[in-house]
Parts: sequence; structure tokens; C-alpha cells
Amino acid sequence: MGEDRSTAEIRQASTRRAHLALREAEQPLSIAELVAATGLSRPTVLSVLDDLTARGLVVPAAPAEEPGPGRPARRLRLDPDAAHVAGLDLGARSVRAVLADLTGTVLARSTVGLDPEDLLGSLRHALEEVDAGPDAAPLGAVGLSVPGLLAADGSVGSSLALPALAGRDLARELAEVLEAPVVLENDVKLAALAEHRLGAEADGPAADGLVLLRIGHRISVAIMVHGQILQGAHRLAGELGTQRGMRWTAGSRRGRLVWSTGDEARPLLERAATGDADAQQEVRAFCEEIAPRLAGLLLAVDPEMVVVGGGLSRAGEALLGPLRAALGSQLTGPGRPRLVPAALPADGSLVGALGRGFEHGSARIVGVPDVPAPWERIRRTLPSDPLTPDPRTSTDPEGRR
Amino acid sequence: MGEDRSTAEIRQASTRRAHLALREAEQPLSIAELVAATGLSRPTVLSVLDDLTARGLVVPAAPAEEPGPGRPARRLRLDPDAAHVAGLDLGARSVRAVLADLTGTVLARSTVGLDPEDLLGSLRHALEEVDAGPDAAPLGAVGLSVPGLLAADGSVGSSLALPALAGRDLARELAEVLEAPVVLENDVKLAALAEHRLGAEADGPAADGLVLLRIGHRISVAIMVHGQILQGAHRLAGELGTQRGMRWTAGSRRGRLVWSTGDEARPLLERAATGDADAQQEVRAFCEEIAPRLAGLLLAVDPEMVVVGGGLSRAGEALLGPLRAALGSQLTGPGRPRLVPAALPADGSLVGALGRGFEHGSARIVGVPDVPAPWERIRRTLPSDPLTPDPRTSTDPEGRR
DNA sequence: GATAATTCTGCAAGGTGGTTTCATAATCGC
DNA sequence: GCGATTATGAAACCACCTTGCAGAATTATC
Repeated sequence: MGEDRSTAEIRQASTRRAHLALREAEQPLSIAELVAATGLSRPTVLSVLDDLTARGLVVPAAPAEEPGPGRPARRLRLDPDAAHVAGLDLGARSVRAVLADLTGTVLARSTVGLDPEDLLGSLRHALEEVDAGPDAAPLGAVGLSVPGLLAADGSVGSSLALPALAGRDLARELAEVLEAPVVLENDVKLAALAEHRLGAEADGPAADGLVLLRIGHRISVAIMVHGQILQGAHRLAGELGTQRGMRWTAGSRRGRLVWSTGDEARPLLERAATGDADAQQEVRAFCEEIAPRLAGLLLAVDPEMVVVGGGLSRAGEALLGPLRAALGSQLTGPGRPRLVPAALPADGSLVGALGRGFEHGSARIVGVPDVPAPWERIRRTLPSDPLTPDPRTSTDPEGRR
Repeated sequence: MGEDRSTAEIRQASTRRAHLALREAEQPLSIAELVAATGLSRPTVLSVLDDLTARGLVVPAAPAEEPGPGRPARRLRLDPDAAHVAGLDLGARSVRAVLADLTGTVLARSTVGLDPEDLLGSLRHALEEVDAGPDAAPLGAVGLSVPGLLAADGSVGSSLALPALAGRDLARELAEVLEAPVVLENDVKLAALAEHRLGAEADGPAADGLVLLRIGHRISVAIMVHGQILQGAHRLAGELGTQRGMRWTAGSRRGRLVWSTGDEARPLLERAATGDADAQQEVRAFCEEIAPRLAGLLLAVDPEMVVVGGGLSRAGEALLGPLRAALGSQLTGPGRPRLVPAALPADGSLVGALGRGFEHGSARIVGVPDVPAPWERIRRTLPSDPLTPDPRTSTDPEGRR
């Protein structure tokens, strides 16, 4: 009837631990190190490693260079190329892709133009830019971010940014072409997932509730609760845009400016940052316009933090400050959420798609369900977008090994 | 590090299954029937029953009256009096209590006046009215519902309805007196929990998201999501009352009526139900006043259903109809939630407290954590409140066996 | 160069939890 | 009384994990 607890689950948990220990390690590990890292006994570790080796996930590594006393230990490591995982971000005018190996190390990223007439072709094109070719590692899973609302059956219901998406079951179509499992999700929700998983360490205790506020051409919201994406009964949680009588697109109350994209609004924010009173007033008016509705959502959800992303979030305190003030005048009680800038201002959806791909493909790739994605390593190894460089630790923009 | 998967968990799952099968059964069960009901093997069932018998939870029962062919089966049943569980609902002017046996059969309920100077005494008084006395079964756990906001440390933070509550750590105080674990929770959240657990069967598939809207002296909201209470980072989720500039107490826009309690507003709703145009207009104005803010919450959470409870909900369609219309004019898109009357219009918090008590005491009572509460049997055996009788299947109002 | 110390390695034994199988016991109908 | 039927208890077996121990490989020391 209910769950199917059995000894097989114990084995899965052991396998999961061993896999995670190997994945998080920077160097190959000896059996003894694995015993210490997993808390399992030596015979168990050996047995699990036999399984993983038989499946090609674990390979022997060179012995340690600095020999210590005693018999040198056999060293093992994950084969990073046992499977690769891709993340795709389908935008209004472009497709972005990342490819990571099994350990979460990002191998390459790409950005290609979008042909609205050939969505599938554009996605494949972006993938070809990052995939190493015919002799490459097999694709274990793909996560796909789309700028639209998903229907209950997993297809795209509607999309303001990309009307051609409506009704398409892109996950199934792409899975058939790639012969790999594809998981589809809304872009804002994926960005919220990524911010939640990555913010847990940077900003103190694991955020129990997180609201991602993305301010760009449109204003959109996604919510993380109980450690998972809040989908809602119709996958519409956080979609504030459909309440009648409320314009929930960005635009100042005084009608002088249209906050269409981050690029167009950035000059205003820069002027505000340097003390231009008019610009500051403009920003303030905008924040006061969106604050009441945002406050209603925050009261409903009571999140620990609000993460501000989207094109305008790079303005930093020039936007966050007035927004904090506007919200503060709405929320009087205790328990006001922290307002923080996004950890991934530009790549949230892309990283979220990749991580979601890892989660989705866990059983297929590792042979064990529910292995968490290597979020931290993805973030560490993600090259910055060559098209929109921003100050960040980044590897070679080309990204190929 | 992480979870502690081990054989002990398998044993817990087996014990849980056997316990649930015995609890849900109307009659004593034979070993063979338990084998069929649990899906476990015969030796496992025997072993688990040995444990449960040693702990006094399972006792032999009389053989079946109607003998069939073959050797008569040994029959076993739970000892309902191995432990009792109490639910307490601390209200603004009274304390209500229920006592249930181990199987969830409600043995008695009581309502006593509240002495705000002696909260602990009032709670004990209500308990004495339902507890069978010194020779009664031991109290395995107590769930306590309070009309106030809980702080992070589990004490009561503040309470509009009962200011004396502020700062009190009632759970600890009561647990010391009763020598039983006590779990404290907000009354609206407990009512939402009860509606969620009970509504799953009555209203189709298990509600993925549920919003309880309680309309009485105040208007309050609680949210169920991912099968659990949405607490929020500061346990303030759903507390819409603190947004500045918005009066979120009931009151018609035209100022003619104060919707203070269900009793005072019921005549108006009755007039509306019989076609009084003025009354209908009054109800409509009220609904249109609260609809915008409610709509914001519904867009954020996208619940499957909105359960309307509280004093005014007994008016049925006279209130639900206009509210549905007002919400419908706010929510345009797809995915509008169903608006349904509460299954427990008067006893939601009380039943929620009792069920929460069962959940909280699971490990102590059954020896296994996470045994679900016997919600359905509680509902079936709950006597109606002798003070506010309403048409419902009820047993003897006295409630004692 | 032999010995000691250290470390890793593999195997055997033992425990828990669960399942399948089988001989045996109790009862009813004929 | 006897067979059919059903329940019962014990034994054998499997999966998973752990503890413990003898042995192998290497470095450091005498």
C-alpha cells in the first residue's frame, strides 16, 4: 500500500552516500577515506563500490604522489564522463545551454539566437555548441527552462514571452530526439530553486521559505517552501499577473518611464545611485507601486528571505533600498523577510535547469533516486556569460576542457 | 550525517502497518487477516505483534462468533485504553476538550468557562470533565489549540482574542502538570489541518493546496501545502492582519453592520437567503471588500480549494455564493480554486488539536514515529457540541461509553 | 639488510529483518 | 471417524550491514 521500505532502500542510501562522498571530494579517495566520509563499514563500502564500478561510475585512480607510511591505498574516483547533464534556458530571443559532467563541473556554456519557427531546432543548436560531439559522454538528463506557464500534463500552457510555446510538449519532443530524460519547468521557478539551494550556505541557515522576485520586463515571482518549489494545484503559484484590475507589469506610476528591460532602466538606476533626486523619486514611486501586492504575498507565505533577481537587480542597493523601505511601510509586524540580491542575477534559470536535470536523472545516472544535485560545484565552475560579462569568479569563457 | 536508514526503520514501517491495520479494522483480526491487510509475511506479522503485545498495545480478543471451516483463528485487537489522547481548544471565553482512545474513538467532550486569570486551571478543568479519573488510561499526548500567534520558541507570542496568553509557554506548563507531551498550535492552522485531512476523501483527490478562510469576529487564514501546515519562517504564514492601511476585520463597507460574531450576523444572512435585496447587497459589499486581498493570497498559493469556516460559514450559499462571485471577478485566469464549506464548521480547531496530539504522541504511544492520526474515526465518533447543536450525525451528547 | 611500525586488504563470523516452505495442530462437515 | 480446511510454529534461506582478525605491502629504523 504505502511506501515500500525494504533492504533495497538501505542499499540505495549507502550507494547515495558513497556517491556523494566521491563527488564532493577534490581528489580520489581511498577505501579508508570513504569509510570515514560515509560512516559506513568497510565491507559495505567495498560492496557498494563493486556495484558502482560494474556500472562504470567509479574507476581506479593513480596512487597518491606523496607516499606516507604503510601500504599505499588503492584510490578511486568517479568517472566524470560516465554521463553528462545539460541545462537549457529557452528565452524570448535566445537559447542558452550549459553542459556539466557527472560531478557537476560545468564543461561549456553557449548562447544562440532563437528561431521561433523552430524551437526544437534552436534547442538542439544550443546543445550542439556545448556537446563534445559523437564520441562524447552519454547525456544522462536534460533540464529545460521555459518562460511560460506549465499545464497539469507537463506541456506548456501559455507563454507571454514566447507565444509559439503554447500547447507544445517540449519535454517529450526533446526527450525523443535526445534519447534522454528531459524535465521541463518554468524559468522563474527554476531560478528560485537555484537561489534556494545556493543561498542556504551563503545566507545563514537553510532558507525555510524563499520568494524570488524577478524584476525585468515583467515582474514575476516564485516561491520555495518546505524545501521544494511551490507549484500550486494548477502549477500557477506565484502568478500574480492574472488578478483583474491590477497592472503587474513594470511601469512607473507617473508614466514617464517604461521599465521594459534591465538595459533600458539601468541608466535611471545609475542616476539614482549617484544622487539624482528625480531618478530616486522615480525608483521610489516604482517600488511603492509594487510593494502593496508584494506585501500581500509575503504576509501569506512569511518567507525567510526575498531574493531580488532579474535585469534590474544588478543595480543593487539603488533598487533594494527603496524597495526595502516601501515594503517596510507596508509590513508592520515582526517577521519581515530579509531582502537580498540574487546569487545568480543572470543565470538563475539556467543553473536551475541544470540542477533540476541532475535531480531528474538521478535514478538513471547514479542508479539511485533522490541524489541531490551538485549545486555548489555548478556555481563554482560556471563560466560567466560571454555576452553579459559581470564581475565574478569565472573560468575560461570558452569553457571547454 | 544525514538520515539514519537502517533495519530499525524497516521494523518501524512494519510496526506502523500492523498498527494501522488493527486500528482501522472494525473487528478483531486474525493473523492471516493481518497478513493480507499489511502485505507483510506471516513471521514478520507475528514478530511485530509480539513486540506490540509486550508493550500492552495488542490484546487477544474473543474468537469469531460465526465459526467457519478449519481451525479457528486466534484473534487480536488493539487495546483502546492502552493510552488516551486529548485535544484542547482554548477560546476567548471558553475551553473545549475532547478525549479519545487509542483507536481515535472520541470518548467525551466538554466545554467549560474560561478564567483568564487562571488559564492553566481552566485547561485542567476542561480535561477533568472528560478524563475518566484516577483509574483511567494514561494520557499519551495532548494537542492544544490557542487563538494567538506562536513565537519561534514555541511559546505564545501574542493574542488579540486572549491577551493574557502573550509570552506564556503553555505547552511546557501543561506538560509538566499532566506528565504527558503537549503540542501547541494556532487554532486556525489546526482547523486547516483537520479540514485537509478530512476533506481529502470527501472532496476528491487529496487537496494539494488548501486555504482555510475563517470568517467570524475576525477574518483569518491558514494554508496547507505539501500535505503540511504552512508555517512560514516566523510562524506567521497567512497572517494577513498586519499589513498597514488595511483593516482586515469584518465590517461592511457601508458601515451599517459590524460582523462581529456569527450570531450577530446570522439574521442578516438569513434575510439575504430569503431574498431581502438590502441584505443581499450588504453581503455582497462585504464579500467585495475582502475579495481583493483574498485573491492576492490565492494567486500566490494557487490552492486546490478554499474551505470557508468560522461562525458565518453556516449560512452556506447565502455567503458562499456572493463570495464566489466576488472572487470570480478578481481571478480571471484558469485554476480558480473550489470554494467549499467547512467539514467541521464549529469543531475544526478542536479536532485539529486532537489529531495533532495523536501525531505528536505517535512515538510515545505506538513506539513508532509518524503514525497518522485516526482522523476519520475522530470525525465519525465526535459528538456534536451540546452548546451549539447543529444537524450532524452524532452519538450520545454525553459521549461517555 | 633485517626488523618494526603502519596502513591497507580480504575474508569469515555474527546480527537484524524479512520471506518462503513445510510439517503439525485444531476444527467442521460428512 | 475421516477428510477437507484453516491456522500455527519452526526451520531454512536471503539481503544488508557490522565487527573482528589474519595477512599483505610499504616505509622507517636499527
